[in-house]
Amino acid sequence: MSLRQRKRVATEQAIVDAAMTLFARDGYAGTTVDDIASAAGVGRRTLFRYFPTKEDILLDPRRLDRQGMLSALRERRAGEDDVTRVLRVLATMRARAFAVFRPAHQRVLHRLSHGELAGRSLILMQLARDVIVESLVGKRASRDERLRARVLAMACVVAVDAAITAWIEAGMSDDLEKVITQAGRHLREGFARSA
Amino acid sequence: MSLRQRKRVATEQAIVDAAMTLFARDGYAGTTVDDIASAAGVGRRTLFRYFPTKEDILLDPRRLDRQGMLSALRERRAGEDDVTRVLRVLATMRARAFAVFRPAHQRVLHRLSHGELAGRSLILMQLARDVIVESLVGKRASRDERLRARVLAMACVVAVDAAITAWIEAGMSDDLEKVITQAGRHLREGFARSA
DNA sequence: CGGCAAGATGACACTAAGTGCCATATGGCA
DNA sequence: TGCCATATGGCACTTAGTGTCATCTTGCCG
Repeated sequence: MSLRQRKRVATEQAIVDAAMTLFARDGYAGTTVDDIASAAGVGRRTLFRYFPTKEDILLDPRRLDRQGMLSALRERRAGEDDVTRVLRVLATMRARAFAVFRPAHQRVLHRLSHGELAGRSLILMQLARDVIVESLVGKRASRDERLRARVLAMACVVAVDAAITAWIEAGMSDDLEKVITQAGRHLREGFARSA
Repeated sequence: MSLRQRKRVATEQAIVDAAMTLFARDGYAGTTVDDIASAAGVGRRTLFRYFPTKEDILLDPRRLDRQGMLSALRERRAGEDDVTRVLRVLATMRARAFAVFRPAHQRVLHRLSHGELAGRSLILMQLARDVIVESLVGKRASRDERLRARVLAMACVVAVDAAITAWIEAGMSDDLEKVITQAGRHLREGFARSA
């Protein structure tokens, strides 16, 4: 890795850390981009070259690893149906996205993701949905196949999100994987009634 | 209705119409709030008293009729299970929300809702979800009941949205109700596998 | 009818996010 | 070393959104 690249990574991390620290102390709206820039030791203009918007510092769509997700979706495990596989991939994806932040900032991340940045975080879910749809039906598919894939994919995405929310509200002490499995079970049992 | 109230309604409608006309011609980002205000014949400051943000002109959370939704959710029909009932209520709710706009603007509304205003429109879906959750489990419920209700409610909401998207992409010529029913079927059959 | 109080309006100034432009600085490489 | 590509930061600009205040309109009551 060249010096330039290392510097880029360091600067990016400095911005993220500075932002999260300030968000934790003063809230999202209470922190200006100028505050973040000077705390991170860069110019305001430079910050906007790293992150096109203030929201992106927390929730950057570029952090969604499309290729990684697709290949994870490709590996099928024994006795694992579509829904379980999708839930598993989503779980690891969310865990990885979480890991970008220091543990001290993860609560802040979640609080803001479901507060002032809810819109942005829902857009990220849509991106995840699109990757799943692509993996399920490919690019060429009938309208009805597309509809089916979209519905199922998005249902899984929101189920995982609901599970994570429930897990955090319960103090992050339970086993997250269990909660996600439980959400999947609700999906199946709730819709199984009159299939 | 007093003169004041009538004026308020007329002004609000003038703003919405002016905005949609401009959005249709110049796009959302290409239209400034000042443009809208002068096209509607009001001051910029007044516009912001009617709509707290530019986004609200298109997608106003106040247009979600919580009480109406709750009472519609309360009326159970013969042979109708939970999922069908929720889908039915969502369908009429979305139709009503659509009807706020002149037919000429409805395509614009949908295009923007799934483009630049996707975040906002997803937040409105969350609001609908919350109403459904409240109707399903009431205010007091165990964590797991809440999780179940959230998962099912949001799955229905996104299913309806996917159905509407599919319907519009197909040229709005099909029967929307049929497409929504079809999305519901996908939900049931997709998750029925290994319940 | 006259006049007052509440509410609506618009002007002005201000903050903050985001962008274009340009001069300068710095790393990569011959 | 010296050159080129890229990174940086400063500056000015646009636009969304807010606080404040003077002015105007509506509703109402004597």
